[in-house]
Amino acid sequence: MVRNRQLTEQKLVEAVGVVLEAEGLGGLNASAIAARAGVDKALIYKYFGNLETLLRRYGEGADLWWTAEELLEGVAETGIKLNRSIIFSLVLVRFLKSLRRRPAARAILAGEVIQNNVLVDILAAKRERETKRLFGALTTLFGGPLSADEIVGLTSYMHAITYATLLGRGGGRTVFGIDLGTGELAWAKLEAAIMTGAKAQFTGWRTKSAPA
Amino acid sequence: MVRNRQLTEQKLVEAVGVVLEAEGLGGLNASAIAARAGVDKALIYKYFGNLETLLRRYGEGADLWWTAEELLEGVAETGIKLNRSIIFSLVLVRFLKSLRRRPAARAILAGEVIQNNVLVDILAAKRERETKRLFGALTTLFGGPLSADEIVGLTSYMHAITYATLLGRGGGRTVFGIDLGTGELAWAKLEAAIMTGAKAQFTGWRTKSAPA
DNA sequence: ACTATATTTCACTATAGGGTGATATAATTC
DNA sequence: GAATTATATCACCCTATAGTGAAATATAGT
Repeated sequence: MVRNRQLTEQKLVEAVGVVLEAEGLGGLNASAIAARAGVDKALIYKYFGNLETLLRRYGEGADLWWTAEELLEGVAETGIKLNRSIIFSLVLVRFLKSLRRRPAARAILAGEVIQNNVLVDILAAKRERETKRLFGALTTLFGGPLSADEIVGLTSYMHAITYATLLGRGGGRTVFGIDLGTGELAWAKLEAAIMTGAKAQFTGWRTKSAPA
Repeated sequence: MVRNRQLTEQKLVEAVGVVLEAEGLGGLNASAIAARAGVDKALIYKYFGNLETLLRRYGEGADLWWTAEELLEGVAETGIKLNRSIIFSLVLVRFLKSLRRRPAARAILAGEVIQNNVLVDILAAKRERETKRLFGALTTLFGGPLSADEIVGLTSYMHAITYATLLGRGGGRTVFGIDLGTGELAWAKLEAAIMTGAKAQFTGWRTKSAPA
């Protein structure tokens, strides 16, 4: 067998992501990671000291969470005069898509409510930072701060979407009356359902803050 | 020591609730339950066959979830003509309170997103049944079915509240910018925040469905 | 080719958890 | 009060997982 420490370390770090997505945070143990990487688990302790350090290395390098730019891409540049309602809805749909695209994030979020872990901490930090940046960017975009209603509403919908996504992860459980275990169509339905609700809410606000 | 099988079984069943609330679904193991009950863990297998049966016995007896009547208590009897917006807000606040009052429910909900378990199944069944009954009762109350917007909105807020409650369970994490680990005041703030958001949303709907 | 070193594997320890069979002891029956 | 039975404990098996030290082996330098 070829011997190359750097490559082996990399294989281990990558295996963390694979196991995490396949087995969830609960199944993320030294043996599983080493097996996936095709090396002996002793190497985890030789090269990283302990399991936690390996997880941290993975967590810091991986694309675990959205960025404010990702959710707002192209919004400022558009010539069309966008109203708040449309932007909020757009952000929420992109938020949902960003979770769909990141199985590792879903696995960690699921673990967050039940166990603490380096990855949970890392993701929480990224999330807090980007949420602040998102709200900052929206403030700039609107030329003034969001109202309390808007902040609570946006946060609520983000939580609802997150929770729905996590419940759907296991499969079998219905969310908004939709069984998310059954594939593409189900996700499209969930997206539509959330858009419907979000639009209704944001339209209500717009009506309040700028009654036609 | 006094010997009484019935009493011992009861002590074990009660210990399930105590351990669940103290340690969470993850810490709910035979040794911990037996220790809490003050008996040998072998008795779990002698009297219940296996751990799962003991958990089921607890889950079926315990007050794990709200009922439709609990969330709607007194609403139909009121002489005041209540509008949909007020009733929805009331239901959501009672929903939050019902979760606060049931630490065991929170512990199981937290476990739901990461592991399967008899208690998870039992709670899911109770939840599905009562949610249907709640929507049925609201339909009767309003003299007609809820709109799609209303169903999605109500469900969204319930999910948001649930998720917020679960994140608050661990402590340290902030929810809606509020640290729920710090006691009574924090919960009151969360309640107020949710009311604010919910009212804004439901007012929006009312405006749409019955524009003044 | 020989040696030194870095890389890797193997066999092991220790702890925790679900579960079981033999044994001890309290309560009941005669 | 002795024998029987129900109740409870103890010591154990088995599996999984974090972690370790000694031995094996590929690679690099000479």
